[in-house]
Amino acid sequence: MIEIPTKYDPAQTEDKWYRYWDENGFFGSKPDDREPYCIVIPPPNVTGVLHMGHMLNNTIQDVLVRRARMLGKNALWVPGTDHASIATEAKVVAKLKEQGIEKSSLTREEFLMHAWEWKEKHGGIILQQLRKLGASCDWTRTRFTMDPALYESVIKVFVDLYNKGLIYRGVRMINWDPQALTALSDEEVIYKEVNSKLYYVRYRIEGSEDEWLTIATTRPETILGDTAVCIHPEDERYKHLHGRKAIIPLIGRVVPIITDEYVDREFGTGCLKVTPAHDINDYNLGLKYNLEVIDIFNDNGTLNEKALLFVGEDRFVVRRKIVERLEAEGHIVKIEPYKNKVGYSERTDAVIEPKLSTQWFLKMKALAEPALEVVMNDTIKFHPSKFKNTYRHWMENVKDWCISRQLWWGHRIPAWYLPGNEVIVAENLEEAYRIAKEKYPLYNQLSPTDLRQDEDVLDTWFSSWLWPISVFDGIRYPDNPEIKYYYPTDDLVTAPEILFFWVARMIMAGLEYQKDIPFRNVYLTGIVRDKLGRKMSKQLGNSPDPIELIRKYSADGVRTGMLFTSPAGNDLPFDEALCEQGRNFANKIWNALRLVKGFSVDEKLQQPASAAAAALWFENRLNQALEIVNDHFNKYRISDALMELYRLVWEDFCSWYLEIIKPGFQQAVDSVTYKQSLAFFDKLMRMLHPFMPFITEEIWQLLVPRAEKESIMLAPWPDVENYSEELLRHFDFAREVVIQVRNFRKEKNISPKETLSLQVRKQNDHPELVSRFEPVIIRMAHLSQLEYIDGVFPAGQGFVVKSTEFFIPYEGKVDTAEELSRLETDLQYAKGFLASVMAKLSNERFMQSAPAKVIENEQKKKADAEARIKVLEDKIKALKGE
RNA sequence: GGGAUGUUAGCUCAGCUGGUUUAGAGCGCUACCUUCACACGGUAGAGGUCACAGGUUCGAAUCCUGUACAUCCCA
Repeated sequence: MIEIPTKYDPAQTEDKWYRYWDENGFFGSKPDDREPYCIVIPPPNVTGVLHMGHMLNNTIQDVLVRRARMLGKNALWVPGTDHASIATEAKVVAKLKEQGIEKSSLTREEFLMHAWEWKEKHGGIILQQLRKLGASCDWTRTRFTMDPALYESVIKVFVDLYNKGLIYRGVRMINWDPQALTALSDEEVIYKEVNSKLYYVRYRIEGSEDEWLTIATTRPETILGDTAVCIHPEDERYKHLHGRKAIIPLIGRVVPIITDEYVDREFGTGCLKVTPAHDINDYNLGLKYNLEVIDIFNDNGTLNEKALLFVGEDRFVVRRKIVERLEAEGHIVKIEPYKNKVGYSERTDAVIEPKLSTQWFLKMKALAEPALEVVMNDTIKFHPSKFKNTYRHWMENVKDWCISRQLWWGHRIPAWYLPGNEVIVAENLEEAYRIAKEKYPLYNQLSPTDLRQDEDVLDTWFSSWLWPISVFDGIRYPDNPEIKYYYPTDDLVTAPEILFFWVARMIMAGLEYQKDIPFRNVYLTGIVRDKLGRKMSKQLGNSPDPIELIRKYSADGVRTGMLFTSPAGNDLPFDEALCEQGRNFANKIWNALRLVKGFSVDEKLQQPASAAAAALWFENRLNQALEIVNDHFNKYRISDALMELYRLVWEDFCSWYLEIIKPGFQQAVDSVTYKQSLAFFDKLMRMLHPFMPFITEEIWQLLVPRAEKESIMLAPWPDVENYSEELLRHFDFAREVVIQVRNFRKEKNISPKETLSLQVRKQNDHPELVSRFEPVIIRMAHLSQLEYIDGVFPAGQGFVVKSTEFFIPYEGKVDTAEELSRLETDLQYAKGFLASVMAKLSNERFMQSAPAKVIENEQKKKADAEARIKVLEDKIKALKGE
């Protein structure tokens, strides 16, 4: 017997074991003969701090990787961060501004120096925080998307795709973020419904004094860029306008009135103002009708000289001012409140401006086809599979990917321009220069300094789509031993929000560059929400600080709390009460340990029959639970696996097994029971370890003396041994009997200390149901004796389990009415049940078409019900004195 | 507007290819209990016509159709 502290101290314990694991290199993995198991972390922003989404996501990854390790696989979890070009650049710009430095005053090189300095100082905090959570990452392999090897990989891939003709440069309508001053991909734009206004503005028809047409718009400031008005060709209201021209208010520009079926006659007035430079649909009309394109905005969202009016003023200021001016000049017909969807930048929350611009694009169609195929045929499995539909929908409608960003922080596009603006794409300047000389012999005087590199960088996703390959340097060295061993990785755990941003593109890159899928399973977590169902976000301030939570409830507590109610793909309505539940669970386990390790063992004692029976039962129950848990894991039902273990430990082990075997006050336990209990404890801790790594290690180390460098982390996951369902059913029967006796005590207000005598009516049925766990019943119901009686029981003070009648001889008031009412209720239920069974059995078509097994089962149900009904009826008769 | 998914106890969810007792779990709730591992606890209990309406079937929470509502994705 050793002294176990009365209180478990998670903070100290968790730090202690994390250091122990880390220092002993238990997280590390190198290729060997074993089967590999690999997860690459979805790289968080290098600027990021741990939030609840990360907690959920990384807890799941750790559970999976720890179990794989215990299953004997060579398990590797690769950590790292991405450079998050927009977010990081924004942070660095803000930081410099605080110091009074404008980005525009710096050269690219100077700015990047500041950025790297910032990254080294503040970057990667999140990786430190993950250690607090218990993450068993191989930290020696920490990668960053801008590490030299990964940087070079991105450049190589760009050049390769360009040479394959998949990357091109083109003028397109792109999503412009006027605050970050960069283009965004479609996926980085968030559409929100906003309350805005629909302005009805009238334009005079050219060549008339008082003939007008009225358009409706939510963006009156773009009137200054209008180059046409469009009506539906079959709209009777406007047939007279065909072939005429309209005059733009305020600036007097004369524009054609065109007709196109694109116009929705129901919307507004049926007249559409056309601004090809500032709306994607208008742009398409512009292409079709060869309209002039007038771009009236500067990059920062102010108006330029092409607008003619309000030059230099912000678009939203102009919106207000132009309405005033239009009003004053009699052009406003009416203004209606209107709800519409407006695009916002995911990063800066600025209103997106559709803008024509020259950008780099990646053709997606050819890459998407095989990537769709491997998901649809389950080569890559999605958990839950409902996301296959969403995936297919996107992949079948995929659009080219805008991969350039007008930023400095990131992978600079490896394209060089010659004096005549010819483009050369190459891995470096020397190579570009060589190609230039070869391809354009006209430039015979060309020197390397004449080549001007593209100023832009690549979208961050253009580096993270290579992540499962580039962390093993598989782009540069496609056959290196590491990539051959670990690739394809096994499980990817991420959020559905980035299914297209990232998951789809990794699959494309994997198939293109490794000719193989990047992972076999994709586990999609839900979104962590607050109690009101809102997404947790910094802006709302509704997200608890994960580190604070860990301090309060322990890492084990928070981990289990996150998993208690988070089936794959379901949002998690987070509540601190969940972490509290996790903490309570840890407390329960700790106290169970204190009980067992607190036993004094007497070698001379025989094992009591009740303890032997309990051990036999628990052994069976544990194996059943283990089988269920394994099944849940195989189906990626992590939450269910945890819940099964939670009940196994709390209900079966603590409330039943330990209560049965625990010796009386100040008595010793026999050595067989003691050893069995330690063995059960050991198995339970191993099964729980992936979920609660810290407390399970602490307990495992306390159970028996361990050698140095031993750890539960490296202990094997238990094997399922045979168990008997029949035996488990027999125990359930005994448990029911005990519960009935306890219930009786409660009703009669009998102290648990007072022993009772219990009689079983022998001829009812199955006396072996009682006899098998008889010692358990005697002990747990606190009986003085258990007798098997022939004949009819006296009225009252009994209960019926299945169809076995029990009687408790007890001096005291018998509440006949109460007893009767309960029996009547039971009888009614049993009769109703029998009726439903009989409905089937008396149905000829059922008897003909149902499988034999089903009929057999129904007959058994009938027999059971009839037996029970008979017993209940007899009892009722006796009670009524009939 | 198009598409996807869902609607089961107060809350969060299981219930896989229709038949394992006329539906299960955890939390919460109610009553009693400071008993010797644990009040971060124990014991017992209450609580659901499986959104609604049709249909298929011997049999539907489970399959089909429609309706309502909710969420998400796309435009």
